[in-house]
Amino acid sequence: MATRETNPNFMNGVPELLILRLLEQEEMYGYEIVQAIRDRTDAVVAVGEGVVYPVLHALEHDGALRSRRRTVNKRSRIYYSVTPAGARRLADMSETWANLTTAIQKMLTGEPYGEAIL
Amino acid sequence: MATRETNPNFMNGVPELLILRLLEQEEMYGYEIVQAIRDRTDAVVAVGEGVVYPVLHALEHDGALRSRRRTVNKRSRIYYSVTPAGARRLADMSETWANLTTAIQKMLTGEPYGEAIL
DNA sequence: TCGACATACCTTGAACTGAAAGGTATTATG
DNA sequence: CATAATACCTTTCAGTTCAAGGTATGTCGA
Repeated sequence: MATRETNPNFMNGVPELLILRLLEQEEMYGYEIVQAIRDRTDAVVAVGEGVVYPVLHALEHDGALRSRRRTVNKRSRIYYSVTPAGARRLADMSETWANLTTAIQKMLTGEPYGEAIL
Repeated sequence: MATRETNPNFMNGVPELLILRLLEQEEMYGYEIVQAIRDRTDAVVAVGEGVVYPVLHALEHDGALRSRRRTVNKRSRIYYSVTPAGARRLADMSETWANLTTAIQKMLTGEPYGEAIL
């Protein structure tokens, strides 16, 4: 892996960020996550299952999540929760996200460059 | 174009957003834009020329930008500025961006779901 | 003067996301 | 009994972006 000259691929990984955040608060399963994201953002953000499941698998493979199968209401579900490594990963991503949005926000709302504060 | 079920491809188009914003404030040329973004975000955001030039061409093709060639300091440059259509496009993208980041921010900082305010 | 660096334009290739659509199976509901 | 909802999953495709390159001119120091 070469050092990156520019960005950590911009806003990529937003689904991962949101998933980690949800699971940090509460054990959840894939299907539930899809709806949770849709509900809690008033459908402003909506990721499909085709996005969520691969992310869950990848995060578990990386040791950021652990899973256990449970049957609730006669439904077999795979519940995921965050490991310590996952918590660190979430903290890192949150910070990156904050830096990025702050920088962009400044460009969007700021005065034209070079204007001194009088 | 089918109606989109989920998102307008998440955070894609951030370079476009920043470029439109810069050009709305001030006529600029490609090479200058690359450095302006890097400078004004303290290198938090850095897009390469390989990103900027294609975006400029596409935006001009769409009528969101117009260009003129000028020679300044013996340097031949292509200056871009925003058209009315480009201004509308910027306004739309800014709003989308605001909605998205607001929703995500709420998920990142908010309390676990369902918690009533007592 | 000559080489290196900065300016300024541009394109191509590979890599990576994420969106969409599909596929399976079980359970509830009308 | 058929349909919808739940719940898991994969594959394919399109779109961005990154990195790396390529051209040409101007400037500046050794």
